[in-house]
Amino acid sequence: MKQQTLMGLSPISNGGNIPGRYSPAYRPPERMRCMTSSSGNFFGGFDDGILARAEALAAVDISKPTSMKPEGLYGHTPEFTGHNMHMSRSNMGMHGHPSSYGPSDSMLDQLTGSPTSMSLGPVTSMSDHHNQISHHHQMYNNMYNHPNSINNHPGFPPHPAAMHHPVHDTDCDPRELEAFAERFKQRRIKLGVTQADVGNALANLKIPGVGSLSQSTICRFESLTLSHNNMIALKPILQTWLEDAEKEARDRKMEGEASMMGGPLDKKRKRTSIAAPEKRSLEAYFAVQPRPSGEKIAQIAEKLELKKNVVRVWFCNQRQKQKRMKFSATTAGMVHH
DNA sequence: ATGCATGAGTG
DNA sequence: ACTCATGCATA
Repeated sequence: MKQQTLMGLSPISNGGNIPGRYSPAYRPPERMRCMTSSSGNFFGGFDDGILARAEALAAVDISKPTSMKPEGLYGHTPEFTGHNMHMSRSNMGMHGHPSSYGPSDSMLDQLTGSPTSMSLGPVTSMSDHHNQISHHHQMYNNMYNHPNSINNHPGFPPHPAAMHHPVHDTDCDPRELEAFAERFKQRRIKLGVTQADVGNALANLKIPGVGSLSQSTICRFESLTLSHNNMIALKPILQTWLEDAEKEARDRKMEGEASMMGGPLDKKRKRTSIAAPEKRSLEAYFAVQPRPSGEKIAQIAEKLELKKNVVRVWFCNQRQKQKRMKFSATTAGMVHH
């Protein structure tokens, strides 16, 4: 039942298989209140009164005509109605910051009211990533079983490249990854191939379970802005491609490919743009509580005049962001050998 | 290069 | 509802 993310399954089907998503009824991309509203002079430095100020700003914003609300982006944004409610701290659970925030949902109000209450004390938030390397044994043991990881294909005929043994030392060595990423980029450029080209070419490798990837992903791989896990999973595949490409380059010249993932090219989706003031508020909230409850998210969304979904996703992305390789303690420097 | 988003899988 | 891998759109 596990999915093989890297497989042609997701990337491709994504492009042309989901008709409903960007429905025809999507709101005409009226310039949302992006940076436009950040015109004036807001707080220059916010150390103490962040929240209050952010709130103040947000408050000012919401007083604007509702027609500027960024809602209705896609006409029928799929509602993320829950399925059930237990928290899943198990997976990355060892981050174990049992959000010792009172069961009460009044946090938002408290924050709004008294900036002093936002001591980062109980929140382990930003220090989460320190576990990446030091604890990655337990952590990744877990993660390597993750369905999204291309490392564990249940019933997949392992290709030498894709298979690449589980998770052992060398593969996990951040510096090895970093070195490879750098090497990869250089040689890729040497071959005169773009990131997008690489992504498409991957499908031609015919590696079971491996389809094409987007320019974004290749870019992120090169810049190490992927999770440690993701990096490790992608490495053997990209390595295979690189070797193939160089071999071929030796013989003849490059062969061009064609079809891109951009199939029908129907309704495009409009990217939501969260205005600076709102973003500041979100960051302020994130600082004190990176994992707000659904209710809190709703409150925040309301105050910032953003859709709840937008806020929810923002927090999700923010959390993911802190786990990326590049600036995580993993690669940062805690590697000492 | 990166911000916001989707969807699968999970608990 | 979350995490994780990944992508479209865009700066």
